[in-house]
Amino acid sequence: MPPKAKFTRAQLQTAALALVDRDGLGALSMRTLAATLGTGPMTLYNYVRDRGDLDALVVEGVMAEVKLPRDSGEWQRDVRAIVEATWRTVRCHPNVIPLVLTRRTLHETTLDWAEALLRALARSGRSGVDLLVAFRTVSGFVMGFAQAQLSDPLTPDEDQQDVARAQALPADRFPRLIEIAGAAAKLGADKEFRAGLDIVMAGLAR
Amino acid sequence: MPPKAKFTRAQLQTAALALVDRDGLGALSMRTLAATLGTGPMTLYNYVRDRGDLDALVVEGVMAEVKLPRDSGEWQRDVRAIVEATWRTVRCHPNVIPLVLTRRTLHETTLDWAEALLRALARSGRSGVDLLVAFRTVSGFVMGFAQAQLSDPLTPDEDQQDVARAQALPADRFPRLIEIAGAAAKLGADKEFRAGLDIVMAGLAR
DNA sequence: ACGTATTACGTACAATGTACGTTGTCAAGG
DNA sequence: CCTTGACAACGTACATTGTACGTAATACGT
Repeated sequence: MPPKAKFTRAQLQTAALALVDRDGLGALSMRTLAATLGTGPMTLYNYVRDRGDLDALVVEGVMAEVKLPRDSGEWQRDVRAIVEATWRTVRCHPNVIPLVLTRRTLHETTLDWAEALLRALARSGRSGVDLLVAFRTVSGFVMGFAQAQLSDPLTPDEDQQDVARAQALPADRFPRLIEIAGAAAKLGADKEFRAGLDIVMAGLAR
Repeated sequence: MPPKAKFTRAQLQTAALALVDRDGLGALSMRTLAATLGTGPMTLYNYVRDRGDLDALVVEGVMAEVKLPRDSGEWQRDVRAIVEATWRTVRCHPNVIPLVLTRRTLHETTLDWAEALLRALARSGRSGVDLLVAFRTVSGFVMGFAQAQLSDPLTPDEDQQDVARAQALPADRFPRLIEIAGAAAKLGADKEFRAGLDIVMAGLAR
């Protein structure tokens, strides 16, 4: 019965993700996305329930890019691999991080990700509430750290402007902040994240 | 010269925060806030640069409610106290969490908070990049965990609807997720958060 | 008393999400 | 083959958003 669908949900997904990657979250609207696809805004509603569903689509698109590793037997290696893989793809789409943090999605890609992390954590002997706590700690760490790192006004690795602004604030009140401001530029973002992960992993291993 | 200011930034702040607490983030707009204050939208621009500044004002209002503890000499006790105090106030304003995660602010309340956490962490012997990593790990954990806990579709402590939805998903593909779904209801949110903090603290203490 | 800077507020416009209606297109039943 | 009905594409229209701009009122320094 259908007169042939002109697009696909997957097409909307990649187009929306590309648009957000290039122009930021604020540039994603029904009209702009429809324009990039060469159609009107209302056409999109055949593939998406509402605007919120479009956001979920973008989140799902990012989560789908996470390459979940094979089970290696060593749970610590697996957890590290999952977390680092997540961080790598999230780092490729920094504009989407607020969405990933905020939008709750029950799509299978997100569920697969959660289940994989849970499976690895369960192999440390945890179950029930302990497993829940470990899961939330790790997943909260990934997104929280990534967001903190990529939106921290005091430590934007590329922007020297804000570093100068950090140096400008009263040194008697915020000595540690000033000390920190320079440290981020020295260490790379990758090493920085891995060092944070070391802390969490040490806590999990105890 | 001024014809008597009708309002204050602080008044906008408390009104906006109350509005967000009651009706959610989406209910905060220039017009709705102006309406609660009994005036027009444009009046607000005398106290706020633009809409983004209003968001920052709300974030700042929440951060100001965090009661930072006195230095006790034991850095672990201080870090715990700061983190738990943060979580307590954030828990009172769950709708603001996405904003706190997203909006970067350089206001003194946020800077005071950061400096206090840095001071406590520095007393563990860390400095430079180690201090930076520890800071981001802890601060990322707080917000990431809180957001994960309060917006997780699988474990909303009060809403039995979503728990049922979790039980409905295929048990052969997501066994751990189903196991977890029930665990959140058993443990309270407080205990859950504190258990997560235990993990991070153990990692910091190593 | 007067000028001037600053606030309060109304008007107006562009952009957004989307409810609704119309039109076109396919696939199956007579 | 023709009809019919379900679904997709798309246009129109409206409410709501942020805010640029202009006008009127106010309170102080001189």
